[in-house]
Amino acid sequence: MTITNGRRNTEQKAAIRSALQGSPNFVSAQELHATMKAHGSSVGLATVYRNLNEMARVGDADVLHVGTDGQLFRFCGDGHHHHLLCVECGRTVQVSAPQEDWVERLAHDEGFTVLRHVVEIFGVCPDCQARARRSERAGP
Amino acid sequence: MTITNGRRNTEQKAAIRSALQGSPNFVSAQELHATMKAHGSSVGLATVYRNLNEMARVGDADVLHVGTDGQLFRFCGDGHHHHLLCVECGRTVQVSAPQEDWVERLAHDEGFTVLRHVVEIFGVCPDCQARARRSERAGP
DNA sequence: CTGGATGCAAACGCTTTGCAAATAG
DNA sequence: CTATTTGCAAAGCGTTTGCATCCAG
Repeated sequence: MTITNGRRNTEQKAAIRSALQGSPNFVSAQELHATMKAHGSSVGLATVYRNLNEMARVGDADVLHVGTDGQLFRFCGDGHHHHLLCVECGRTVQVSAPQEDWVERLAHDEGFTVLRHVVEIFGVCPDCQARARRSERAGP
Repeated sequence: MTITNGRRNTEQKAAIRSALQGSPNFVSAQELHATMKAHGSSVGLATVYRNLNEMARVGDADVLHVGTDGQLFRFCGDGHHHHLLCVECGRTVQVSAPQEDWVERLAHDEGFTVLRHVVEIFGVCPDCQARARRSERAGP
């Protein structure tokens, strides 16, 4: 495996990092690539993947796997939080993570050293609930 | 999309369900298919996928996305719990989920209706920690 | 009987990789 | 100058799907 180990600073590396930072929500590698392209950058898709993977590896990015759309990346700021994800429209809402000592405690009981944890909460957002009720009234 | 809607009871459907129930940990569709094959069953891989997806859809199976290995399925019993996953050896440990009112509370604050939630805790298990220390002493 | 379910293989979409050219340090 | 990184295109891999056949109800 040829690993992108991030020792050299290239402009595409900076562009990718910057583009990811500019994305408030999770984005797929392809979306990010498309966005960058639309903004004039000519980075290759493979390079986007390589750098995103490297960022995820060193902890500069969070990765979320959901559905069959492949993995979604998000720049990993210092603030730790989780996401609500609407299964209808795909909208995500960031929520602050309350006391999560139980994660450490639970893992410690098993002798595990926690590297990271992901909480995915799947549900239906207010808008989609309303839409569901509306079409329900109209007729299934 | 042709949906397997589970209206008819076939023996492969039963076999798949049974095989999944027999797996204590999360298994990939391919692993399950291989296992079944090894035990004499001749179910097709596509059928395994179709049924696993259907079970996930109706809530009879949990799905976990991790790494690039595709999705992992587990029979969804009544007891709700989460998993510790060792990033070194892939071993998973079930842990009971303590008070998770915060999930509901958090979602409710945003108007979300919670369908399900997944907690993935990634870490290093005791064995791998020991192994790491050993090879560290031997020389990096 | 009849429509849902299966098996096979081909199609798909996301991701990775081999290799030559470009380039940071 | 040399090792890393990039771009391109092709390969890889898990998953889905079209279609003819099969079978549960």
